[in-house]
Amino acid sequence: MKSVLVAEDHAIVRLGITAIIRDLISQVNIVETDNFDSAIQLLSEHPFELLVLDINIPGGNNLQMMSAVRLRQPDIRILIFSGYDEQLFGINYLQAGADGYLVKHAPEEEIRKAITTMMNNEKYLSEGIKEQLVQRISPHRSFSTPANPLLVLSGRETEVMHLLIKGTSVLHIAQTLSLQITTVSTYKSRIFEKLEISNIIELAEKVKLYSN
Amino acid sequence: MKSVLVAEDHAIVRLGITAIIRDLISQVNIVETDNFDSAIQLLSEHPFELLVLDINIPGGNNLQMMSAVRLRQPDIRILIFSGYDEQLFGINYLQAGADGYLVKHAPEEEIRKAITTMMNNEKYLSEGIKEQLVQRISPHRSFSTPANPLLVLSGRETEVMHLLIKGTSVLHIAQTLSLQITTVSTYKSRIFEKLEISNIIELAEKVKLYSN
DNA sequence: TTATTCTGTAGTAATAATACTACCAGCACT
DNA sequence: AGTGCTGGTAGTATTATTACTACAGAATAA
Repeated sequence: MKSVLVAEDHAIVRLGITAIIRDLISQVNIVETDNFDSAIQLLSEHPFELLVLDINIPGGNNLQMMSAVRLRQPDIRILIFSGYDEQLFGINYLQAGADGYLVKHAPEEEIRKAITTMMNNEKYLSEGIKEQLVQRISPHRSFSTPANPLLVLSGRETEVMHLLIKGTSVLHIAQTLSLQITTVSTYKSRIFEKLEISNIIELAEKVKLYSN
Repeated sequence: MKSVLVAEDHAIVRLGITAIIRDLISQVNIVETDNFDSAIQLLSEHPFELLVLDINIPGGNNLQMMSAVRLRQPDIRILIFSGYDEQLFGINYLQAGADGYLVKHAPEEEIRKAITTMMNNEKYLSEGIKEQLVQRISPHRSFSTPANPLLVLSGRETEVMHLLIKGTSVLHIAQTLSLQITTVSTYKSRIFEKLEISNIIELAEKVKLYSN
């Protein structure tokens, strides 16, 4: 009997995922949780084949989640399930050890495909993510395809950026990520510099513009 | 046989809602759509008891959705289903004619309760929304809640607000308007207080939402 | 394989922004 | 004719944020 852990804080989304998984796999044991700490707890206690993980889950929300999971279960398949804004995050999570990446607004067919693929021990990437991957390895692009400027941000920078466009203060970001305030400030400066902008409004606009 | 229309663009969320509804009502016909235009189309063609409507649905996203729906089916129950950020606008939708309001991150029990209540022809408000309602009638302002919260801003405040959402710094605004920095800061605080927000991002969102 | 750039991190010193308080002039009721 | 609130303005003291600098390890280019 296969076991799947669904770590996602929105109850309806959990319901939806659960429905799909049950439909795809006849004999399956699904465990749900709405926060990262208890997810880790569960991972230490029981083996799972697949972890469906919401980036924005309370207690998580950073790249370290990957190693925290792998520490408990090195062979588990991790399917990142991200909200609208975090699309840009995908690559960084894959680099950090995830096996698949899915956006919440994906059509049902894609979700099914992702889950079956993952349960088959293969990696799953959406078309959009694949494209980003290509862009990232060949940054020197021609004039015809404008590169996505958001891709020049490093993993940590992207994390900070993501929090910034939610209106989070530098202080709060520092606390969330357990960094010094000045460190976060440095990231912020680098983000602004790389994106050639000078305030949060422009950041929000740029992100909106390039993230779908 | 009861009929329900689910207008929501995220497939998983639709799945979740559908699962709950099917579980609650044995004999039910559920129709799904992922954009507002086709929702309207469907409403013109078939009668429904209940409409579950995502605020952020493509083609919609404004208060006029309420009258557009009522025009087709005056007696339908409308349950607004909103994402995290839009919480603040719940009241406005209720005033505009919705019968219930639910946030996407509500726990499963609440969702079930909302749907049963609504199918019973009663209105459903979450605790949070009720609280907002109370707050809105008790404080120092008259009962008539302006449909557009931006209207509570004074002239000078509005001027400052416009500059703020362009990303202008407090210092620069002070220079532009020939005011002391602290004066501008006071305006900024008053704006935030009146609009019940706490950062520029939220300001930008609120202004965008209410200014077209 | 070395030189160079990029990333993650942080400190010190300076600058920007905020909280809190205040004051006066209208206006709206009483 | 007084009481109370809103609107326009600002000061002081405190906090938050930035600028500039630094440094080590990773990644990459030469």
